[in-house]
Amino acid sequence: MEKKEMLAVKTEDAVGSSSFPTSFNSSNSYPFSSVFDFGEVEKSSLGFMELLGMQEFSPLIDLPRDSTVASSAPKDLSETAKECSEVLNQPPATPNSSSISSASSEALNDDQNKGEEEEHQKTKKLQLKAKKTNQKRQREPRFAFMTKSEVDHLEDGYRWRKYGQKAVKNSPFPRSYYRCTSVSCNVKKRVERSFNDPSVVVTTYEGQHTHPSSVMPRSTLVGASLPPGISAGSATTFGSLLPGNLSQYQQQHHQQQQLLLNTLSSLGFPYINDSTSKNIAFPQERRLCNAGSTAAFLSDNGLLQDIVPSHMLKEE
DNA sequence: CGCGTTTGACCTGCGC
DNA sequence: GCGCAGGTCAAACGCG
Repeated sequence: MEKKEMLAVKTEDAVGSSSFPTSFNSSNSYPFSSVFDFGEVEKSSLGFMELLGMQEFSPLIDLPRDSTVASSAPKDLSETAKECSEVLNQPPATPNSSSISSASSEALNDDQNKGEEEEHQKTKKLQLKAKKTNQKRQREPRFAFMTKSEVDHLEDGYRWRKYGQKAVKNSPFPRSYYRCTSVSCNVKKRVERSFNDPSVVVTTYEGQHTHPSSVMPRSTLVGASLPPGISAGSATTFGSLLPGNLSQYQQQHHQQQQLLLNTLSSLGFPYINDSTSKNIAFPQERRLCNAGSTAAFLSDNGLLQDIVPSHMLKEE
């Protein structure tokens, strides 16, 4: 079984905080990666993780380049800022359906094909232009996971179709683009390896599934739903271990999942049930700090409380 | 044959 | 306007 571990971090609450504690022990191999909800991040907050020195959390944490955190390139910052500030509730557009069905016109002769192709491209360009002029390109909320895994494409309970791969600047690892294969589901995800730590896979989900998981049965572990792009199946994948009769590693794995779920809960995903999390605790030095906390964040009596620095709790 | 991957071309947005 | 980098398309290909 491959090793997949994760940690969730809410991003938006850290805006403006300059008191990010660095007590997180970076010398060990704290087996968490991270979750970032790009969709909620204000442009003005984008620098926060940089400010926080997120990489101190763990050697495993290497924020995706497009998340701007680990990048020093100003352009990346602005790009993500733009992405994050453009989060809108977009109706499930189906820009892909045309392209999928457009490949089956073999009955026509070459001339006709060429003509139609040109026509099609013209139409497409016009449509894109119209789109562009009418409204800025809209993006679904994004959710990024950093997962320590040997395989790039993590099983998350949904079926994905790869539609592209690009070399990433300043990274020897390409970025792969996937789209949910379900009809009318426009969820996408990007998968890339961390430049700093090749063992870490950065998976960025975009959009919300409009259908249940198609591969794996729903997780029975915590009875929790998961955030956009994350299926119940992913819960089983990321930590499909049931409580009780667990090895140390399994328990650790389970704890990580609980942490994830609780953090997701704190992120404002209403479907997270954190009732199972209260018995889990982490050593003080392992606290993950989230500068500036919401009430919801702090009111969580589960793991999140454990990873919130004490001074922040006082602040509330 | 259906489905998924590969890959080069193309589009888009941004900085200079 | 140009160049660059990210993102997407779609034909070709591979596999079961």
